[in-house]
Amino acid sequence: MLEFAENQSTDRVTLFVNVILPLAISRLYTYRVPFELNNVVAVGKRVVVQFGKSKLYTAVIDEITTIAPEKYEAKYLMEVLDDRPVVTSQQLDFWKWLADYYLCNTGEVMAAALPAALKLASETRIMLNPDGNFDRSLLHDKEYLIVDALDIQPILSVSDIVKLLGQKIVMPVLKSMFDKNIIHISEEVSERYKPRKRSYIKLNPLYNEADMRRELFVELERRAPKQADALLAYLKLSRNQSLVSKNDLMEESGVSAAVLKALSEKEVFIIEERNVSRLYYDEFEMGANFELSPAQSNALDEIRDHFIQKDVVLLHGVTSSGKTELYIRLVEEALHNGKQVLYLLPEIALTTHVIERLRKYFGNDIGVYHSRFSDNERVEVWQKVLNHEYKVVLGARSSVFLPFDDLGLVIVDEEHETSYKQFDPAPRYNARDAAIYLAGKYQAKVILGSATPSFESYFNARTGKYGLTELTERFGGVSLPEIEVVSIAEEIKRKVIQSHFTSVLMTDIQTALSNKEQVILFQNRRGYAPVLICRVCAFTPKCINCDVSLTYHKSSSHLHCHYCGYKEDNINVCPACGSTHLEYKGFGTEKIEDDLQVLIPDSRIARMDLDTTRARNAYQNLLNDLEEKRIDILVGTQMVAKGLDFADVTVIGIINADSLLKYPDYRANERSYQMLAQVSGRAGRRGKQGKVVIQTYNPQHRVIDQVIRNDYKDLYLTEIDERKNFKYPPFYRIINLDIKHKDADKLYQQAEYLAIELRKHFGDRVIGPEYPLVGRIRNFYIKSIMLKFEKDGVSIVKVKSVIRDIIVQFQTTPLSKGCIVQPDVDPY
DNA sequence: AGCACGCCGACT
DNA sequence: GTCGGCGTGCTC
Repeated sequence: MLEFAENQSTDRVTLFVNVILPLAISRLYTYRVPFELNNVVAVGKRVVVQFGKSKLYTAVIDEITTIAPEKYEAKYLMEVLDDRPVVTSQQLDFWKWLADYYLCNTGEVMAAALPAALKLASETRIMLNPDGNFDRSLLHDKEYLIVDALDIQPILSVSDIVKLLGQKIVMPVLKSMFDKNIIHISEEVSERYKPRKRSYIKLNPLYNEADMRRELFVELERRAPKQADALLAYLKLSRNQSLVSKNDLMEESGVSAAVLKALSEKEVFIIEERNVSRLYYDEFEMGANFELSPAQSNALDEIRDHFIQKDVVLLHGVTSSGKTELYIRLVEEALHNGKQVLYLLPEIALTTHVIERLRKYFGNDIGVYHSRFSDNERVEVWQKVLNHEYKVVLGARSSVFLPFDDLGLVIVDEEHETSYKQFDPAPRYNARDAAIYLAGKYQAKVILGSATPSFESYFNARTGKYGLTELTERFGGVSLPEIEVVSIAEEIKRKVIQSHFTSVLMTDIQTALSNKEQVILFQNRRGYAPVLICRVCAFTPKCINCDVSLTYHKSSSHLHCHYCGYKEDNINVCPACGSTHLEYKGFGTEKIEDDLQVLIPDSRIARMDLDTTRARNAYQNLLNDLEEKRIDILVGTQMVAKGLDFADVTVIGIINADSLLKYPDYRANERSYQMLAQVSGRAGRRGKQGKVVIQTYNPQHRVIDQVIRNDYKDLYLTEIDERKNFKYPPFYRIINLDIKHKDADKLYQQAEYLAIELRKHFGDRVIGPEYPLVGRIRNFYIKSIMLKFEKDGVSIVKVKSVIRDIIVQFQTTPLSKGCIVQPDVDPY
């Protein structure tokens, strides 16, 4: 190895690497490569570097140069962590594109892209100095506290000290203690990824010969009967499996580990440790066959045709039209051509149900990647994609970051789902759009599938940028559910409504129950009542943080803020006037559940909302109960609109559709349509005819009308038409500046100032800051300024650099104090 | 992201 | 006076 290195011409050259650090910093940093690592460094490998005073970080090599930096002395990199790159150069390009497109730093993309176990950062550890001779009686209070704590727990972190002292700034104290030789301060990095090890037993090949084996057995039986048992058990197990694990053998034979150890010492057994995957699934059947319906076959042909000309096809298929079967066929084709496939699903849709279904066809070729996986599991998926062990990855939005190198097909199912967009930490990316870009890099084809496509995708399809394929009938000849709209006002007038349930809905529920079928009721609000009001003085309890009324939750007997999570005890007496006449206004899922139980006492009713699914496994338990028919009626919020697919749910009741018809933003109609269509789509899946009852005060509403007619095109066209004269843009790119501040007045000034600056460059493209209205999340008020860019030759690169400049310039003004500006990009 | 440095109000 | 909060700037 050493000789090899000496032969390399690079041996005596001084190399430098430019690395990406997983931090919100715009620049790359240059480190010097120690000579002995000259042949080890490579683009895409991870290195450990010291950055700043003491911290160690994992960085990724972006570039190797021989040019020494002029203005400073580069530090040496400390360690190269990988034998071969874990990040491909294609990925590095992708990271840079993403950072540019979504106005953030490459480091932030890296932080989002790498599984946590691949990006270790050092932790500062504080220990007592064993050689330190100090007089404890001379210590300050704080120093004494720290020394005391270290006596009990020898290693503490900085955050431990922060908690211990109850103050935010602890470094000066620690530093002075370090100077006085009382404590040690060190930086520790530990590899967080640990392969899972398992011990396997092998028989010494000597005993493969029958005579030898017989001799051994006789010998053992006489002197060590337990060992003979173990040998017998081994022989039995090895007949069916090539590798016998220690655990299996112990279980089969009933002997202890000590017996196996003795056999290993006698060199009868050879025990070896192997890394095993946490991801192995052995129950699957490959290539189960299914027939496509004529409609599906036509659609498949159409998609193939589109792919000749176009890279992206929007598959618009009504619920239960059998989109998944088409995906499976397309995946098979891609695999046949030796390509990799990325199959994106929204997080909530990644249920074991879906995963099992696909694993049935693709067996262990398929990898699954989502946030419920542990760190170690994610690293294993990452490595298996790198090694081409996985040809198909089924995953949530973050799987666009996996190290593909020969992608042939990308499927984005439920393309309209807003959960593809990451909101809070940068990069604020949309996985659907990122995936389309990624596919472009590999000349891969993209399928966007949805029953209710987003307007931007539908726009792209109708204007010819994407191919458009439609599936208008349900699979298996089942017709779409019958939708009945019931006027609540009318029922009130006729006095036939009971509580929140119209006579129509009640009849349908009763029919379903008598047929042993199930019902889902949709109410888009959790809790019991959203407003509590004093009838004497009109006092309403409000959140101390958010200034919104608190929702009464009967089950917990608390008043909750649905914005920030603040809660307080329920009140029986008005704190303002002392009156006991308190009225509950409005209603939520809890009240629907309660009232219905009174009306239909012998039905089994369950509730599915944030409150009932918070506990671990609660969501899955509810699904199981529904599947196994321990629930007759499920009352739920938006949560029931997605992913529920049960054959016996034949009736869907929308308690009050009006709450879905008035979203406060400019995509209101699109969202209303999506919610109504999705909820309705739960009725009569898997073969049974379903019925949907929509209760509303607005039976003539345009969106309801189009849900009934299942006519997306109409809604879309009227929407487009209206937006021509609308101050908010239709489907061009929007850059959004979210401006946050704790003080609403200051926020207003800041937003105004920024808008004026932006208008100097972009004129009337700048919208706001009047839209949206000031929102408030976790103590911060938020305002947005939008910039719309139509396809009129504006260089978005230039636009972004101007925006960056304006933000930087703004931050030098005194006005910017306490203000957080977050740029975001939306793809319309 | 940390961490240091420097400024400023509130306390022993 | 100085301690601790907070804003600002730098890290190869």
